[in-house]
Amino acid sequence: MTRKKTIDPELVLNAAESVVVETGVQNFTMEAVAKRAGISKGGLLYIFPTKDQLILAMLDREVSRFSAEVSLSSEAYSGDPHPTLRGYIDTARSEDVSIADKAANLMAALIHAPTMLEPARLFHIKMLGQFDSYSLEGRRGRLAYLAIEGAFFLRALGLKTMTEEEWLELLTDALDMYLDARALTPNRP
Amino acid sequence: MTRKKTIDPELVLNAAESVVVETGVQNFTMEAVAKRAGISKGGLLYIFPTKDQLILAMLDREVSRFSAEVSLSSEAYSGDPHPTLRGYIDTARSEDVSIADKAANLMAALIHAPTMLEPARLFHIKMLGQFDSYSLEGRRGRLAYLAIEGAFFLRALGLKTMTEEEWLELLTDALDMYLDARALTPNRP
DNA sequence: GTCTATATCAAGATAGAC
DNA sequence: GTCTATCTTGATATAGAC
Repeated sequence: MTRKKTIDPELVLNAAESVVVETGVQNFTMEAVAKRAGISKGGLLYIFPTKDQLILAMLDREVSRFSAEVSLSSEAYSGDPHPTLRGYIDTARSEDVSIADKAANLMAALIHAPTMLEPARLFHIKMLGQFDSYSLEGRRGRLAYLAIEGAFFLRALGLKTMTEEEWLELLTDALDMYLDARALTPNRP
Repeated sequence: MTRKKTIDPELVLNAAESVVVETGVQNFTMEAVAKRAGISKGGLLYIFPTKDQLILAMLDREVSRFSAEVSLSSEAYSGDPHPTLRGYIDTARSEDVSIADKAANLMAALIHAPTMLEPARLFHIKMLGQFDSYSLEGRRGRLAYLAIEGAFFLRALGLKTMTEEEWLELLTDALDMYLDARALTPNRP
């Protein structure tokens, strides 16, 4: 095992995430990230030439990871009118703890250009695109999705402390509401 | 009508809000606020000694205003198990345009100390406190509230563009879902 | 009470050594 | 490719005049 000579961007992203999560957005500086990653500020700026690019990479990695999990979980629900919603709920159920991490990334990104939120924007557009307004199941599915997002944001922004039990109860409620509506929806032609 | 000699804090808050909403959080500086308010930087710092205190005042005013409207609207629903939810939905319906304003305040506050979100935190605790988990109406009421919050955040953060029609449709859906559940809930003893 | 002018500070970015 | 040292900028906050 030879001594490492090149900086691994993944490790830098991990360090950046730690800094945000553990010390807050205020202390999320390039210097702090470099220190945490055990590299110099110059070395960090060689990998990510600007702070914006670092934030974008953080956000992108997080969204990709979550998105992939949702896709994977959705496969089990090909019979459902909204497999992605089902996969999303299952993924949210298994994510629990890492919610704070993602939230921190999001907040860090918010401070800078809004265009940086593009990855997250695309995800939500895809999610909301699956619901139509012309069936009860579509409308209630959308409500279920938005309720989970609402709880996520309230929790992420520190506006509502929520125990693990409360979080799971909410996910169950959302799923139940959707399933109730689905049961009432007649089969399509 | 005499020439004004003292600075009106309300006008300063208006100016601060304009700056955030129109030019974005990045350009939300004390200097920009002072310029917009037509006063000097020194004068501004006499009224609000730190930027944090200015942000807190902005947020506080916004939450108070919204909260008061909710209370007022709620009075019409004393027969409902969740009058505050009903008032909240009505208020959200009439707010529409000013959503961006409040969101901007929120985001500006987020950048700084999380303790600053206290006014908003209290509001959400009060709202969520009215729902119990032991009745369908309580659980669905909570979902309705969270769905509206979710849509609000997605919209506020620029993660989902939403037309006025879509917004109203969502509010209608949330209300309908709650009312459906209420209709199914047997009268309490 | 409000203004002008200035001090202070920290962060992102750069240049050049190794 | 990575480091050290430095530059530039822009923002908050202060000091003292009016």
